[in-house]
Amino acid sequence: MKTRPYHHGDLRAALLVLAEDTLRERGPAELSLRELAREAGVSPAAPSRHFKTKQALLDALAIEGFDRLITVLAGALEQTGATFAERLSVLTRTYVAFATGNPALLELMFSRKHEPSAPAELIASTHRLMIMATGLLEDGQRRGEVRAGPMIPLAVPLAAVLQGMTDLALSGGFTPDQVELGLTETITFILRGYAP
Amino acid sequence: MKTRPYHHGDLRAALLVLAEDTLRERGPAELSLRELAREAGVSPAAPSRHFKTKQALLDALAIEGFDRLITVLAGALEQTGATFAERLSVLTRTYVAFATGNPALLELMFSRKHEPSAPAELIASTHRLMIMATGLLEDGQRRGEVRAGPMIPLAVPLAAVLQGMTDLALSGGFTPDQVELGLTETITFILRGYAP
DNA sequence: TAACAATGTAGGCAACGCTCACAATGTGTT
DNA sequence: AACACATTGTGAGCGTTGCCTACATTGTTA
Repeated sequence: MKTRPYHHGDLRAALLVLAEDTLRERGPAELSLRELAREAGVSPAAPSRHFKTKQALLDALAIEGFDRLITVLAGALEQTGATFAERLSVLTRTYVAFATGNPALLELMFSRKHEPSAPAELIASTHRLMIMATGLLEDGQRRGEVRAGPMIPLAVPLAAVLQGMTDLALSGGFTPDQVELGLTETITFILRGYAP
Repeated sequence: MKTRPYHHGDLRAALLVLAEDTLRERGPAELSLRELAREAGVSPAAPSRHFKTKQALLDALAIEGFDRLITVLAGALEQTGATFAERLSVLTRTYVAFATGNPALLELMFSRKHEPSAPAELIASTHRLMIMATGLLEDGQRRGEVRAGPMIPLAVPLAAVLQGMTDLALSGGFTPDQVELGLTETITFILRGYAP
């Protein structure tokens, strides 16, 4: 008779996978460390070895989400043309697609990053995202497709539109069809807004 | 010796006020019905007479928030000029000001409205907000300041920008100063985007 | 192989949301 | 004025949770 080994093997990874499942299906509020432990077939106190608090687990999940998002965005940008119009369109659509594909994850990623207690790595992740956006704009300026001006204020509208589009896609009063329609409109909207 | 009366008087209202205080100071996750009961000087089970579940209390708080927001926006629009540029600017600034003034409330208002279990009144509130936005745009179209086109896709960018700006103001990687700078930029950005 | 770090278990504490039976208070009817 | 009834609060308790501490087991390394 095979008995379960004393050590799990890779509890940390297993917890993250299980956590994302229940996060996707039932939201972050329903996530319980004890329940995760049960599903992983481990004692209630075991998860604390890997995540000191529940918040630490959520933070880890959010960081993982940022990594995936950034990878997806970078990959999409690599396979597209050089014009600002194209790159902006791809970035926006990819971003929104990721958001609709991982709604709970995205909500988690952005819901807590403002807390002072947020780990440095989480804050760094949002900066990486911001750098992608400003990089795109600077490139557009060099190509003459984006009007001149200091970067920070110029980046705000783009960040706002991206953030806002995901909110609408996830939780706004719009259907997915309406979002898709609005997305095209929004992209031309942004392009007009940034045109010199 | 004056003894506390058996009935509170207006427990429901008192709970809402207390709830908003702790919401503002410690966020929705830290809100505890039992603690509210303690602060109101009432037994732990008493709040359930007015809010069957904790979620019901949060919903009530969100609805109240929408009412206040809509009132503030309508008031601001009444005291401004008739041009689309002016009205849009006032709407955006007022919206963002409300958001920065009531960050936790706003987060609550928009964090849960997508749940299928959201009460009808909450959903209706978001529609009222949307109607204000589309009304502004239709007015702009009539004045020739907004390009023609069907309303729904046209409204998406505006809704996205408003929503996104509040996110940035509350939780984004921007300081309040940067948001203020970016706000001006964003308004001209929107105007360019909507121009015929 | 012996010390040590890492990882799991067992048990328990305080707090929470929620429910139920019951008590006190207000309201409307006769 | 007295009664019935709905409203609103109480008291006790159930099951669950996050987290803590002490201890057991396993893996690693000197």
